[in-house]
Amino acid sequence: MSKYFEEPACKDCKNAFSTAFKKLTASQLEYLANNKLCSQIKKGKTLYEEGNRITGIYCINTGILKVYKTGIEGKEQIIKFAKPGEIIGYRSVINGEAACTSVKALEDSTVCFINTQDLYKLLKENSELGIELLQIACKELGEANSYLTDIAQKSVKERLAEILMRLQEEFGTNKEGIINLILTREELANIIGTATESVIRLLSEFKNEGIIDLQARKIKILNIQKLKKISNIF
Amino acid sequence: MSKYFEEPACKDCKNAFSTAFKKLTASQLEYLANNKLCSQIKKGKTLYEEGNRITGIYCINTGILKVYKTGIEGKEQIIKFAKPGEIIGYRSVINGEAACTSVKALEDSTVCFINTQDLYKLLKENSELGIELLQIACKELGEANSYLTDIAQKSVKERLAEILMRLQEEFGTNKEGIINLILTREELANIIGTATESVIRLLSEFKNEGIIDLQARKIKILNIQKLKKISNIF
DNA sequence: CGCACCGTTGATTAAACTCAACCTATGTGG
DNA sequence: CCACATAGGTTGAGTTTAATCAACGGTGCG
Repeated sequence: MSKYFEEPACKDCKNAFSTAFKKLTASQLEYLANNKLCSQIKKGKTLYEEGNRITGIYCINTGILKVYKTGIEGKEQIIKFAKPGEIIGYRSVINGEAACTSVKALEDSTVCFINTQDLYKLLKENSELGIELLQIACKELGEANSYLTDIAQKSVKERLAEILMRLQEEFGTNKEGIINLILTREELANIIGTATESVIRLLSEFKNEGIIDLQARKIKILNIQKLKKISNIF
Repeated sequence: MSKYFEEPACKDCKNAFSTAFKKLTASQLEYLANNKLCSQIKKGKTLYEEGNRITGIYCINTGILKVYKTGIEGKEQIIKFAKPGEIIGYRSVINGEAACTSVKALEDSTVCFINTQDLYKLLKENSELGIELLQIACKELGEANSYLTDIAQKSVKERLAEILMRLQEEFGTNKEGIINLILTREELANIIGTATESVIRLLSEFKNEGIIDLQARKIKILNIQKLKKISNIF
């Protein structure tokens, strides 16, 4: 856990706040800015852990974090990634439950913390905020449901192909066409719910077929049509 | 699709409305009662289908419906069941998207329909309603995430054991101890994401080990401790 | 330097799917 | 009333997929 400290970066929060808080009034935004706490999470550090109580929500300012559950024998299941402008932890806060996921930084990140009382104050004042949060939750719910169907029905190969495309869509590519998210083979396996070795074998199969290019952890999609076909998405 | 008609049963809606609408004022509740439409869905009939636009949400009055997605080659993935007092369809309405699931009645059911405009009117008037809906969405999201982890990491046997316990907890048992939800083997398979034959083999294995009792589709749990152990829940 | 961690490959095993056949109950139309 | 069709349930055999186990190479860091 890292300690909180004032962060000048909060000035440009309007960027990050474009998502959940965009319907707040100027004074509400100011209230928020005055009452939130910013903190830095170094790469590899944990923001919070499954089972712990969290006392507010986090809005990602910079960086990327992974949100995961710990299953059988400590195996991670990655639920989603959190990017700038997104909020995490709201599920537990809204339901008054302990966190049901852990969150770890994949890159050096900065996050803003809004405590439960402040969030509820704003929620009661401004029904638009509730609707915004509801929309976010519903979006995640829809994604979770389709992903559930995928895992239940598709093969590992199909899922890997799909995830590569999803990652490219979600994080984009750099000038060289490399997907802007660096994951270990194990993390890839923990997204699609398979063994690390299976990911390795399939990745090199894709590479041999000219579908992707691999340089260590950097992945570049060469033939998205083939990937789409393999993934069974229409 | 069945046609709408006035239903006297709406008087006792306070029962069903205990969940999502409990924070409405008397006049808001009256508005709701005056503007909703009730309809009957016969067993086996579809309320709405994936991909269709729905113009409001449904609140279940009586009966049980299954909510499912259609995956590869038409195979159903059951996402959840909807019981009296629960609402469905809100995800699509809130996100302004087409339905991402289909809903079919497992028993003769009655449902109340609240159109999008009326829902939004109430949402804007009463921020508590938004919070209630948010709580419902967050609860479902938490369930979806843990189920995702289960499907990704557990064996079919573990999942079947878990589902049997979940169904008993969710629907209860009758005086003979039989779970109050009758499903075909195929439907059970479509919850846990496996083949019908696998469910059949595992059910008879459980029966042979004295863990459950089977009479056609009626299932009775005899030894919940063993089930819990098999399912790897602690 | 040596320890961790990650990635890779091969061999083996186990889980679960698929396919096929057959059985039963139920309902339907002639 | 019977013949037939339909849907669901069951069982066995064979196959496929993916997990597991084991060994080893590379890389980076304290």
